[in-house]
Amino acid sequence: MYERYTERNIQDIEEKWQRRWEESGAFEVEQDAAREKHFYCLEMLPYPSGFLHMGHVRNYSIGDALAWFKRLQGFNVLHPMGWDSFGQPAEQAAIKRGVMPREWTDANIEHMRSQFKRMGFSFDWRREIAAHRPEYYKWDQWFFLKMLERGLAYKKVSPVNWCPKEQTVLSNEQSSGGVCWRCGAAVEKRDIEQWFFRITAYAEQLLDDMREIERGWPERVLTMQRNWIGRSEGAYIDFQIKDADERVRVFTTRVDTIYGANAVVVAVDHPLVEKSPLKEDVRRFVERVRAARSLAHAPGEDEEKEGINTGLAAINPFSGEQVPVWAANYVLSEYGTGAVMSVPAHDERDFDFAQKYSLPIHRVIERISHEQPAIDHDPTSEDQSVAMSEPFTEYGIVVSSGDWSGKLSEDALREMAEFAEREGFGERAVTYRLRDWGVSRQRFWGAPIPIIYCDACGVVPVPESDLPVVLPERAEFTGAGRSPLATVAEFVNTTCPKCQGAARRETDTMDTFVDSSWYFFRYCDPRNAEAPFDREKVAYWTPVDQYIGGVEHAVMHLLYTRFWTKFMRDIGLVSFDEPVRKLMTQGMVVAETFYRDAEEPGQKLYFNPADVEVVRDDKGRVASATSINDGHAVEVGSFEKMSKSVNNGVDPHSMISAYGADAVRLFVLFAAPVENDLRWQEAGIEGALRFLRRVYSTVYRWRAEAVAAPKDSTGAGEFSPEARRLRQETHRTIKRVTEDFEDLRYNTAVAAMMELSNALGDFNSSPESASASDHFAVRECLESLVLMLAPFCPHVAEEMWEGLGHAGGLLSNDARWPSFDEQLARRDELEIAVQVNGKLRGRVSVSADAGEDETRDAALADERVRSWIEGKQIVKTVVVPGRLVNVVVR
RNA sequence: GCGAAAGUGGCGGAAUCGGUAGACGCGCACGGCUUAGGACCGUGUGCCGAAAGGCGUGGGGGUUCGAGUCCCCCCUUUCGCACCA
Repeated sequence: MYERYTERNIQDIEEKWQRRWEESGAFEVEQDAAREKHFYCLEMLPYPSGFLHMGHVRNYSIGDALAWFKRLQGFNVLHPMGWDSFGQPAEQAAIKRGVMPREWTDANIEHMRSQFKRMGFSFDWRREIAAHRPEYYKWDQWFFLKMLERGLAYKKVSPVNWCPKEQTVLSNEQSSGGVCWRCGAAVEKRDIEQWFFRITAYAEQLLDDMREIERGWPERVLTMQRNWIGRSEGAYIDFQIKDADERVRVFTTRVDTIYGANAVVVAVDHPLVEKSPLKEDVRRFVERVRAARSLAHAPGEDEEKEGINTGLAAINPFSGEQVPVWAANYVLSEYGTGAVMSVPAHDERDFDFAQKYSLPIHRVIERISHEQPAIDHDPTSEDQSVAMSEPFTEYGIVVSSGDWSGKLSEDALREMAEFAEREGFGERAVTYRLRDWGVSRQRFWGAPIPIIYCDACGVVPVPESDLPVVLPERAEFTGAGRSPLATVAEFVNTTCPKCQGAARRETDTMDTFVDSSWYFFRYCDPRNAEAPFDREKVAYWTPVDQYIGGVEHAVMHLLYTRFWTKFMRDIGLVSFDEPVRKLMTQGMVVAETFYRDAEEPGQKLYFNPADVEVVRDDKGRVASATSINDGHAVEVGSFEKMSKSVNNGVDPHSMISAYGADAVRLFVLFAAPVENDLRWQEAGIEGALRFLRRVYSTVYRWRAEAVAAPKDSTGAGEFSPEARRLRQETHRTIKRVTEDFEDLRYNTAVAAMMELSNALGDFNSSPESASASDHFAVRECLESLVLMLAPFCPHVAEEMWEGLGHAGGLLSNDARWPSFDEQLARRDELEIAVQVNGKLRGRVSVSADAGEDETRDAALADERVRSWIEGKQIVKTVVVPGRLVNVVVR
């Protein structure tokens, strides 16, 4: 054992144990039917950007701690790592610097893997996977074919963001604000044929199965998914078009308001628009709307509602009333039927629209009121279009609605829909806002879509035996045009698998979310060349017991993964509905930003925190900040996500060099609850290091006596009161820490260990003079502390464990998560708070098994308490055993 | 605008089946040890007050012997959604 935990030794200790783990294959696991206690601990796989940032450190420290905890508890723990290695940055590097995407990606992976190893994360590296390797994306392609077979993959025309200046397809992020991120040109929408996965076929299941994961997933993630799926129950209603053999179908969730409909409003793309007698005006209007739309606008700002009367009339099937048909920009063509009935009295949007075009407003729902009976307005008379200052959107009593008047909204909704169904002009319906998953990307660096186009045979899937369709090494990376693969003749030109004639390959690649939708199943059997994985292996490890990652993936990734699992279930690959039992979304690591106004107005120049000298006042607040480089004052700004810009990052590598991976890990887990954002302040890490140093030197000081101490407490002789107290603290701490671990409450777990370490520091005995029982108590405390520290700081824990005389290391059978003895953890003396009229007036000590009377007597005997109740009448006394006594006096 | 969550010392945060508010750490102050230290050790540290004591968990009300915790109203912040009929 190294004598001290100093800067130099830290590096040696960490290196030593990393080497040992690697040599012994310490974290390598296999499925083993005999080991029923198994645990799959998974963190979201990183994109190999090339450098580790503090967000990674946090994410993987959280997971690693859990993996260690479970291992120490005797679980067979699968803890793998891989790379989400397809995606745009590799292509950008190719365009900017001419380096090939594969080389760039492989180099980044190399570097990041070594950084992960330097952190000492306990991954089974033999299971490493990377999305860009053909052995992996072969199975993306295989799944694509399975989707196709099942009718779940299909092709349709769909718009993409298009920069007219650069002649290139842009992602949503690249076209935010409606302008091209590079050249600033206005982004257009272009229609091209693209592949989709029919996730909507699983909408209902994705919603219903949330019941299975309710307990293990954060409420807000479930809410976000629920909103994203956007189920709504309502009815389709057909309005007959006057003087035409045509009907227009609308979707509504409020059939009960149909007597208040003043118009049918259709989206500008609705087929009915073509039928308008006012062709020219309508055409001009539609064009204007389309032009306005092609300029994407900033999120949050609504387009003003605009519409035009098409001159068509529709007949309300309930009232027989004739209403005009309008076309308007506020009706979405992609949702429902692309047509709605407009009920301004009871819908915000229709109300705005009616106000703008002075359309009549008929109130047909009244608030349920006990004082005033609902008035039955005559829908045909003038006076019932009472002035409303705002729409009434709640449920209430139906009025002015013929036979339906007097019903409650809730009943009318159901009965009116049933009526429409019987009469043949409508039906009950459920709609979703969830859209099918567009998987085509006009990009090079992704898995090729395994499809061949043949002039004779049409769309032909690549036969399974021909997989993988291998991505070529290079293509033309001009950044312009559509799919770079289209420029690679050897790739494009092929023969048709059906007729052997000349044919062309699909040149789009798959969305990278495809890769990440099933990767954790592949970890279970990463080298399988015959199938995506062996079913038995997957059945042993999955579902994932704990998944850890950023909340930014709460919707897309996690929804796709759930969808994929249900699909795999349906083709017989797995036998469960949900892939992830428990989900934890960790907060971001954010840093204070330092900046100065740049030359261009509105622009800011950011500084790396390492280049800024900060002066703080005596309360620790920032008083001033100065650039080290030029001595000029710098502004201090808000906190930004660390991975966001290069200049606000704290380099984990320099942290590790200065403090060691253990201290960095400990601090990052201690500084805040895992789900909170973490403000990075370097000062805090000193505390973590100090704590480790203290524990280390205590272990070093006592190691000989600890090793020599009796093996069990019965042979240790009589325990002094001090030693009993220490044992009590030890067992109490084990209890607290174990419970905290189950809920990933690492911050309080660390705090508890610090308290135990402080208690040990107060133990007034020295190795030389202490008795065998003292030695036993100290060893029990130290061994427990070391074991509990292992998940956070495995290197130094191993070193101390060895120092305490254990040769096999923390992963041998000799090391087990400590258990606690309730009896020993119990305090025998309790401090009771004494209140007089609810105010704290004193504290008394009573024995833990003191009853109510004894506790009350002790409280009333307290001198200070007596001075407060003297001369007053005791009205009553409340005794909460073990906690407090409240004396109520008058 | 709608929905959700949250507001506790100078800071990160403890404590929620209602029961000693501020654990643990950072920072800060004083002292010790040191040639020196941004090392280490000790003590203190919610605010006001010399003390006794008073006040204190965003603000206001309420329930209760007792409220950070429960109820009502308001304010603020963060996140999500944003014409989904």
